[in-house]
Amino acid sequence: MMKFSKKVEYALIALLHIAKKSNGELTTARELSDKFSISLELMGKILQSLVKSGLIISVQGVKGGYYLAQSMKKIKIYSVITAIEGPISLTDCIASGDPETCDRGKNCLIRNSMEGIQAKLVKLLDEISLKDFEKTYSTSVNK
Amino acid sequence: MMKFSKKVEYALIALLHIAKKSNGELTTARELSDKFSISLELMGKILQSLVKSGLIISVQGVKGGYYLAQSMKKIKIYSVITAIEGPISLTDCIASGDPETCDRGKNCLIRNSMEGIQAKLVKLLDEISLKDFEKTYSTSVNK
DNA sequence: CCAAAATAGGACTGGGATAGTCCTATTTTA
DNA sequence: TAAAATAGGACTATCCCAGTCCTATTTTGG
Ligand code: SF4
Ligand code: SF4
Repeated sequence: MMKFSKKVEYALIALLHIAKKSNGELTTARELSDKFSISLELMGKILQSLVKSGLIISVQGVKGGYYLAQSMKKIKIYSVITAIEGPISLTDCIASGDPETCDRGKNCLIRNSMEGIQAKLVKLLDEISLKDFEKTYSTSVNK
Repeated sequence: MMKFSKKVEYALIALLHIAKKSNGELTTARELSDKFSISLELMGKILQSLVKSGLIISVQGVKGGYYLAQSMKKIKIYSVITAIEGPISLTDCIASGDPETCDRGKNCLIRNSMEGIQAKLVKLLDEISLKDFEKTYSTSVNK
């Protein structure tokens, strides 16, 4: 449990790279694919998900590419995760919304607590932005 | 990403049930298996993991069973997770300890940040005890 | 107009992890 | 000594992740 999927990692890396560009400059999927050794197809899929969720904007055609749709401060990890994987849910019953789908049903001793934990987790992830990633990175580079 | 495994859920349910017993009273794997519709073998495996990690103590033989090795306050979710699944690691590089095992290697823009997030996550999980689970449960029952 | 470069996206696959099963051994009690 | 319990190795089915393959569409520039 509790692992970031590769797709989410790649999405974050891509977003940070895109964010480094100067105003108006586009980033292509191929550029990201080459620079970070991620297959072009996979990178493409990830970028498409980010477009659908409104985190980046795509420009089609030969001179096309992607650029950030929001400021780095506004893009939170939580948004990136949901963009790639849909809403997170710590348990099956939270995912389905129906406790009866589980064998434990009403006997479950942990369901309510799990919802509370999930809320805390979401809060944690919704307080960390791309900007924070950038800060951490440069801090580590400077030491 | 970010889902509790079934085993961890079952472990938490088992621990809470065990904790309800009065002093000295044992809980058997079969009892847990029956009450919560979890196969006996699986329940057994989970309990054995909890024993190995020192969260519960087992008594063998016909009158055997399990009881808590620590107070509810002292048993944190984080310990339960590591008991069942080993140390958590948000990324492969944290798991292996060696960034070079990953294709991104030193180019990775997020590794340092990921370590920071993992630390926050662990802190979150290490601040929630069985006692907190109990509170949440009774609160929800009383509404 | 058309070739090339880019995004968009459906369909499929291999491998690894999860959840669970099966079976046997050992300990302890009555 | 049978029965009830924990201990644990070996195996399996299923699902999901990561990645691949292939095709379509959009746009630019010669
Ligand atoms: S009801 Fe309990 S055991 Fe079932 S999915 Fe929800 S939290 Fe897990
Ligand atoms: S180096 Fe970066 S991409 Fe590779 S596993 Fe670590 S965080 Fe993920």
